[in-house]
Amino acid sequence: MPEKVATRQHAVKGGGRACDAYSALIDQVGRLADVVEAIGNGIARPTGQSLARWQVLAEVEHEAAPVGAIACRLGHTRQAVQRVADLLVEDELACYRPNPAHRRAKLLDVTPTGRAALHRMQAAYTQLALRTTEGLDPERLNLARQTLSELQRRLESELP
Amino acid sequence: MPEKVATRQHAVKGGGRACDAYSALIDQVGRLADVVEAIGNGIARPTGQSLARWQVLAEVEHEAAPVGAIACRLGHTRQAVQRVADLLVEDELACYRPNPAHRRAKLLDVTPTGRAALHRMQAAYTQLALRTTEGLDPERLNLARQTLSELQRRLESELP
DNA sequence: TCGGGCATGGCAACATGTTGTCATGTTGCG
DNA sequence: CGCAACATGACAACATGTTGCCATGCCCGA
Repeated sequence: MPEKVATRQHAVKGGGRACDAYSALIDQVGRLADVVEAIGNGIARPTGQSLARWQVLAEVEHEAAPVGAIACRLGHTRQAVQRVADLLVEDELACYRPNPAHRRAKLLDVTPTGRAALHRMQAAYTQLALRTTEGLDPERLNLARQTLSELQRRLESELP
Repeated sequence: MPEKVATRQHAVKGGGRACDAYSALIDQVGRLADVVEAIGNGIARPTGQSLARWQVLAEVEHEAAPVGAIACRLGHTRQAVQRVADLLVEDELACYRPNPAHRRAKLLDVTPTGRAALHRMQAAYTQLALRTTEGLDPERLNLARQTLSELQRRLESELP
């Protein structure tokens, strides 16, 4: 997000074009991510859910899993997922089952109610995806994805 | 973010490739945005700041502005920016100045201390941008940006 | 000039996520 | 087996952002 920050008035003197294009792209990524989040919440809201809950629920759609594993797959902390999972259980969209392998690490599982909610949201998502990609060149989308992937790789190597 | 959700097990039957490529791209956007945020916070931390504060501070680097205007430019709510601005003032990186045009809407302005912090962060950002874009084709970055921009346009038209 | 509409700021509740700490199960190795 | 690492869950504090509400300052038109 530093984009707006360092970009606008800091055209990199000696860096040349790639650097400017980079800042603009990072900027765009941030904006799109915001919109995507809003869209996701918009899809989940009619079902009384949110993007965060949807994501957690979806992770156990096909197989119950302990909270820690879900957190790992989603790239969040255990605690963040634990809180959301507890809320899902409270709303009876999911439930905890005993884990034969670990007494402490209960398995989060979807309930029929949860599955119904999930299907409603996934249907809405698919419809939106179809509308959104209408007339778009798949190759262009793939190229963009590869570009972003390369940036992610490079940036991750800069992280602690 | 619904990507992981609706994508993996929901290969859109009649939608064809664009739809799958779309889901994968949206997924990638989310992951990159997370990394960018982490990188931004990493750059700000040594200065005792954070990405949120940096962004607000940067918005008034060249001209003091009322909180509402900053919020608008950043695409956040007044309240969110107000809280951060108050923290910046508390830390003496910024200060409120009387607004000749509006007695209530004080102008947020950078202090010399704030300007120094800003410059340190911007320098780090620029260095990182140079490293990250090394050997990348600017045209490819621009193409990706345009693709994301198009998606943003389409998705925004689906918002309330 | 008065009054309504709008912008602004302050407050509170909430959602989401992180970091840190602690106690307690689990596991695996000597 | 027993103990030291490790995983897990529970709690608390904090950061960031949203929504809703209310009071007050500002502007413009009747």
